[in-house]
Amino acid sequence: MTSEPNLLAVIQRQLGELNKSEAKVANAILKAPEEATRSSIASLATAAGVSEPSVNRFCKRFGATGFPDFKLQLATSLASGVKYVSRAVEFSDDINTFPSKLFDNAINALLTAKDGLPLKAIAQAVDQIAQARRVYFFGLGTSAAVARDAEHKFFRFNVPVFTHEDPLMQRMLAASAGVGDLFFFISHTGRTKVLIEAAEIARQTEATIVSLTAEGSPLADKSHCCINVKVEEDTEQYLPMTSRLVQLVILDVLATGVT
Amino acid sequence: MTSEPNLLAVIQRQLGELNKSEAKVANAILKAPEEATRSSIASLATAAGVSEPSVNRFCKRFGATGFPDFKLQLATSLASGVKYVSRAVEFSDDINTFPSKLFDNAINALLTAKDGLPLKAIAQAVDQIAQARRVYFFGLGTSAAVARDAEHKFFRFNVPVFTHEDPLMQRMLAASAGVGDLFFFISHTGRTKVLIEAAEIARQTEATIVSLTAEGSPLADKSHCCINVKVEEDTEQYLPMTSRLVQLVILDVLATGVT
DNA sequence: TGATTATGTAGTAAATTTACAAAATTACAA
DNA sequence: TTGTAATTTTGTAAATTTACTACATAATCA
Repeated sequence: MTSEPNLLAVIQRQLGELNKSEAKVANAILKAPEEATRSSIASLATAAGVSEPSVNRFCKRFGATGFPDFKLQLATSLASGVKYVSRAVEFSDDINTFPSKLFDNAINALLTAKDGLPLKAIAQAVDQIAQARRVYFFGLGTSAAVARDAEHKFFRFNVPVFTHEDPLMQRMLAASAGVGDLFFFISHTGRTKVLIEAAEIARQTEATIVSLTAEGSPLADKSHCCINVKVEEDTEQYLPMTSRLVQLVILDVLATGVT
Repeated sequence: MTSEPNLLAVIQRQLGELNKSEAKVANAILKAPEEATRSSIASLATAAGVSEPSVNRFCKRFGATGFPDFKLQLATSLASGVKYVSRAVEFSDDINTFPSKLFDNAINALLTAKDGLPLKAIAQAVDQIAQARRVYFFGLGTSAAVARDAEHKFFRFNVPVFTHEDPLMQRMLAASAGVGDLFFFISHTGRTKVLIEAAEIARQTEATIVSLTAEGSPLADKSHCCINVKVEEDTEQYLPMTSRLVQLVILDVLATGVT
């Protein structure tokens, strides 16, 4: 019972994989979730433009035993007070509305990340860090700040850690690495050229390479162990806001795991 | 949001004023609230040892339109009550349990922070940053990473920003500050000595001082504008984990506000 | 004992679910 | 392509479960 992901977030995520009538139901619910918890299966069916059994099947598809059970789950999801649908901050937003929107987005990102946590990769990374003689955290831009944070954290737990934001320094250290060295690359996209190059260089040594980045990215391919972060960043311009938070919490998880 | 008190508490309180069968229903619900939300009126009636209409009347007595509506209210009040309980990581936790606990704690911290957001301080800080000629982000330890992150973010939005982790450098810059300079201090406790000293020095100039720290702390006293972060600090050792996240999101809010 | 309130019974209405059939879609072969 | 079989999707209608109402009986109190 502990790990129940937010229902609306789950529906949102699965929207593409639904068939027509199920999608209609999904949209009707996402459009007015509070109302959905109060309405009967008949009225929701009408609102969505489908038949009652379609609504029922929709509910079962999402793990509920039936419509009442689904409503219950939906109600509890809504109770946390987070608006899971309204994500984008608009120009019409003022000081009273956009801060909580940003918080909601952040909370959402953590909820979804928690849902799809790559536990085995995390366990593996914990092992490798615990065994490492030295750990280097490398990141660039926003990820550099994350790396810096990781350094502080692990240092506290008596792990011999080093961070460098300078690509040149990163390459030099990568080149002269040996057994017992662990390189931990942090990147949202996994496509930052200089970071990939550093990983390539390190790969030619005996060092271990762990990365915290996007699945299937070039950087992930170069790693012995990759912790995938699934974060949907909607707006291109505000890109690293939420993924950063997820990365930080995952590093907290790793640090806790090492102790 | 209508501030509705916890339904279970209301029932508990009114226990004495209920007549026999209603009291039976009340006890049955208080005994197993979760189960009550999932059961039908018939099964709850049996569990309480009363008839179905008695249960129905009970529901109406507590403001619900009927049994389903009552269940809904019960479910929501249960959900909101449980959400805010943060969970400490114990030694018995293994890889399957503690990661989601840490995520839950992070989410909880953001939820609580979102509720008590100091909007007017944020608005003020946004104004001051927008008007500033130069912005310096100062922090130490974990907060240094936060400062670094802020630098990246604001730099992107064409705000002239600078960060320094070195206390000496911080003091020097503080001493030579003038009109249009804004010092943004980041500290979880607000009691880091060197940071307070830097703030004191800056205070003697024409510069503006903004801080993101704990309410009523020495650092807050030195600031023109202080953004308070309310984070419940359960575990001493893991302290900066959650507050850091809140700080980051607040800085996102500020950056968004400035644009 | 009469009035009032509380509780339950039984019937009714409503809502939900199931079973099944029609429609639509997809896959595959000519 | 085009037609046909298999599969999936969707709706209709009936069955079942659930919740509610009206009324009758029991309990309580003056």
